[in-house]
Amino acid sequence: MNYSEIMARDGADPQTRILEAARAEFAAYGLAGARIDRIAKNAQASKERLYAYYSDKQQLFLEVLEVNLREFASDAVLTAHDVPAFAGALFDHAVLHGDHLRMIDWARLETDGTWLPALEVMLGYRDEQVRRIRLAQEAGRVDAAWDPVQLMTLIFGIASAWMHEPGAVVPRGNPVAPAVVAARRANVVHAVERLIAPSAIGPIN
Amino acid sequence: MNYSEIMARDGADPQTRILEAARAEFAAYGLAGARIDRIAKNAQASKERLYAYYSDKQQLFLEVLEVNLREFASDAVLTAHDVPAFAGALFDHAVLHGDHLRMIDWARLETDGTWLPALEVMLGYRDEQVRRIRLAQEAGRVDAAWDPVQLMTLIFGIASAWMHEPGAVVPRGNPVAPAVVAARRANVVHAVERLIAPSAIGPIN
DNA sequence: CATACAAAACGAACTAGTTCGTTCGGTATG
DNA sequence: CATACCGAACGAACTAGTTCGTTTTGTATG
Repeated sequence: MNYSEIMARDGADPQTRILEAARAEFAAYGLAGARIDRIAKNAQASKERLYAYYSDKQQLFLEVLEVNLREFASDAVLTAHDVPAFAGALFDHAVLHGDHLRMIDWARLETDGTWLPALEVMLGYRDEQVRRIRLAQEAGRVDAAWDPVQLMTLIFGIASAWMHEPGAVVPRGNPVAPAVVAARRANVVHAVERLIAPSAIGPIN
Repeated sequence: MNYSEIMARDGADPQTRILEAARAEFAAYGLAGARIDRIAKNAQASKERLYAYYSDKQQLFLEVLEVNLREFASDAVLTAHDVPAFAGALFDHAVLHGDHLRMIDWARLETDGTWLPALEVMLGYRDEQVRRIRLAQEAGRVDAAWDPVQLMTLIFGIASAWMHEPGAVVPRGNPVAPAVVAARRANVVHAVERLIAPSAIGPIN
């Protein structure tokens, strides 16, 4: 029982219920695999209402994507120059809201770049984090040899490594043991600590 | 003009042409988005032949996936204890054969774990690389504090960070400049160098 | 070389099922 | 009454998979 299902069940606007049901549906099946009838049914709403609020399937998908990205951007932020902690927060968010990562993957795979309004959210978020990495470099907590954009992307890749791993299938079937998750998190944080350690080896380029 | 298109065009078995057309189709559109008619057309073959060789859409998808994974497994291998070079090879393969990465992502998102034969290929590959990482640790070239499986996954995440980055859309539209790719590669290799440096900070757990 | 034959392949039509998006009658609520 | 909503049905387009008659290709035989 996740947040979306709770929101979709009890007494909220039909529009909200539809959006929440669409979140679960699109995250699970993607744009091509999602079924409008299933969204309406799970939202306990009629298709007539769905199309009264959203023009078509793709627009609803983009709406869901943007909501997800906004939540993501407001959740995992770099604070107080603590870059390893930021990586840990990214990891936690990915574990807790795996749907957000899935939606990003769906969008990357299924769209031909026509999700600009949602992408803007993500780019703005990234630029802000990059800015803070730069501050951390000036404060001497991150090796100045790194290009901040490159480092940011690497941190993203590290934090989401376990979600993009080929064997990461059947997420609903068998949940990962908490102890295993904790070990992965520790390794992620530690990896970033090693990455940013000032003058560990030398300049990059 | 990639390898698949070349194979699919000139005089090869219809079965081979179909498989190669299916590779391009599934990598581009996934299982749900792929169109059987389009595969047959691009293979210059008939649907009757397609269903003579492959039982149904999903089986063809899994066939394509397995072929991709085998190529991947035979291409990017860890040799001579040189783990950073291995990361570079992974990155190169991801750049050159982006379709392989896309297929893995499609399979992870679109299947409910029923792609075991193909997954076995990947798990066997991973175990072999993990074994070699362990050897590199015994040789003192990789910090022994790392759990090899954890490290392997982190290296994967780092090497494919730029492909899984949210902004990595429209791959066919605007190709990335070679200089940019080279810079990313250098950063990937350097990141792994920092990761594995013996006793850089201390034990992990 | 010419004929006969079988397997492989093609092409086009067809079936059966799915799915998006629309429409419409009915109900409640303000 | 008007608005919001539901449930059910509808239509049109699409799609996986099948069928079937025809054509090509390879091979064996006389």
